[in-house]
Amino acid sequence: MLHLVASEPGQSRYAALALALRARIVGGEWPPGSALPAETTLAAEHGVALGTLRRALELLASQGLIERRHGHGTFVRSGLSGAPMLRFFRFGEGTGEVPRSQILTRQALAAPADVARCLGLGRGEAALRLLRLRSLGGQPCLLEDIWLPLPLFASLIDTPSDDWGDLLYPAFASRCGVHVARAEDQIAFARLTAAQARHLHLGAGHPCALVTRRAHDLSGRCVELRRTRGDAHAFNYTVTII
Amino acid sequence: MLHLVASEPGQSRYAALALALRARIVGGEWPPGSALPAETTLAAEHGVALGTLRRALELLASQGLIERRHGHGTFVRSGLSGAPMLRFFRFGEGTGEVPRSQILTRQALAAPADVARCLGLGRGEAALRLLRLRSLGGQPCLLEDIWLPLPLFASLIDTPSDDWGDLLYPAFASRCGVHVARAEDQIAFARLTAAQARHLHLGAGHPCALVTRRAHDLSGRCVELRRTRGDAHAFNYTVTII
DNA sequence: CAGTCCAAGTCCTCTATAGGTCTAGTCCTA
DNA sequence: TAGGACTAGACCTATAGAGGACTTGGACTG
Repeated sequence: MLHLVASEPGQSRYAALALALRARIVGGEWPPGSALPAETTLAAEHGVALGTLRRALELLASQGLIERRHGHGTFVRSGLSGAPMLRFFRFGEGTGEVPRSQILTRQALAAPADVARCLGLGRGEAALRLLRLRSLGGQPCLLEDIWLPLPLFASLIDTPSDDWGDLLYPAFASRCGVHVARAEDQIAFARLTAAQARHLHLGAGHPCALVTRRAHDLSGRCVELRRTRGDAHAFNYTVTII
Repeated sequence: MLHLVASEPGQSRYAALALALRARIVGGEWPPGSALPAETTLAAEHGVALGTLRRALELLASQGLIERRHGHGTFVRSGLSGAPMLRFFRFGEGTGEVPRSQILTRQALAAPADVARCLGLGRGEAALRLLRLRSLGGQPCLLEDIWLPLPLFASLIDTPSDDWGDLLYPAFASRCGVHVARAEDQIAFARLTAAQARHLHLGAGHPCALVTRRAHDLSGRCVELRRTRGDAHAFNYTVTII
């Protein structure tokens, strides 16, 4: 099968090729976790030189869509495994331990306006809302308010939440076929409501860090809106500027 | 002048070449802001193929050491111009306006232990401490506590701080020959002391965001330790995870 | 004097090829 | 059975060259 790329004027051939490959990946030709054909094969398929193909693959790798392993192959990334919230917080020793997870509530609701806009839902369309408490060493530390678009995540409504495991994204992948490829975290400062504080064993009005996450799948669609709250005094984050 | 690179086993030639070029830049052969020789010239100088040289330059560009301009040349980056703290905060309209800057105090002191360790100073060596208030639209918004290693920044002790301008890093470059190439910001939440709160027109104990910055010059030496405090409720930051 | 055109110099794209390095699995041997 | 050598297949490095795209400044033209 020959996939010739038509590079528009003003666009380099490797950029057009990268778009074509992205389309093939998003289209499901190579599912997440699987290997792409070898470089020489792909180059022949698209009718370009090896160097041009490598440029395109480097571009996709830098965008996090694929992953290259020397001597092994080129693989479609199977999504963010953890994307751990703990990167923002230090609790106690700060071992790499994954916090325990407990689903407090689970409801199918009409999405509020801001949630619907973010998830690309129409007015009044349904969404799944989860309230999730995460604990480290038996101590509650993070409270998560999660919204998921509903036709897509319907299979989460019935299955017992006990066997979802402590990480949500792998469960999204295995149970709903949704692979989270990218996420944006927006960090702000807030105060806990009385109800929120109770879950975290803190006082009402206690200062908290509020991390608002928008997670996107391979095609760029927003598939999760999550608001995580944790004690502001435990918050800590490092960013490098170049 | 021929600059042959001796690539050690296990190291690619372009990586060794990048290190050699970095050394020539750090050594002052091409000062910040100036242009490197043309690709073909550099390739001949180091006795490598054009493609190999380009790989090395791409590496240095990705590290922020140099900047490439199509059809124009390759330039040594003249350092972070602003590295604006406002990226963390939104005050009022959030126009791209540069906040006014006022130096409150300026002292040459023996550096405390943690500051000395960060700046690479010995026990009891001197450092310059600045207390700086930044205002937007006449409203104080950020309070900065800055430590600078002292033999290096001696020229800042005498010159009137009025004509340093509103941005510090350009002043570092023009007055002390220090070019800030990279910085790490560490973000946390804290509370204002009474003295700090007074400068910001807030109450004692008010929640604040605390941004601790370590700035490094071209050679990687830490040349500034800065602790910036601002109203936590104005804090806002976005990070993308891939 | 203003505007256009041109030319030199630079980085960028694309091709083609040869060899090296790394991984994972197979097969053989002790 | 355990361990090591071998090998196929993948990605990585390095080279050489031709042509394109972009920027700048100078020459030319009206």
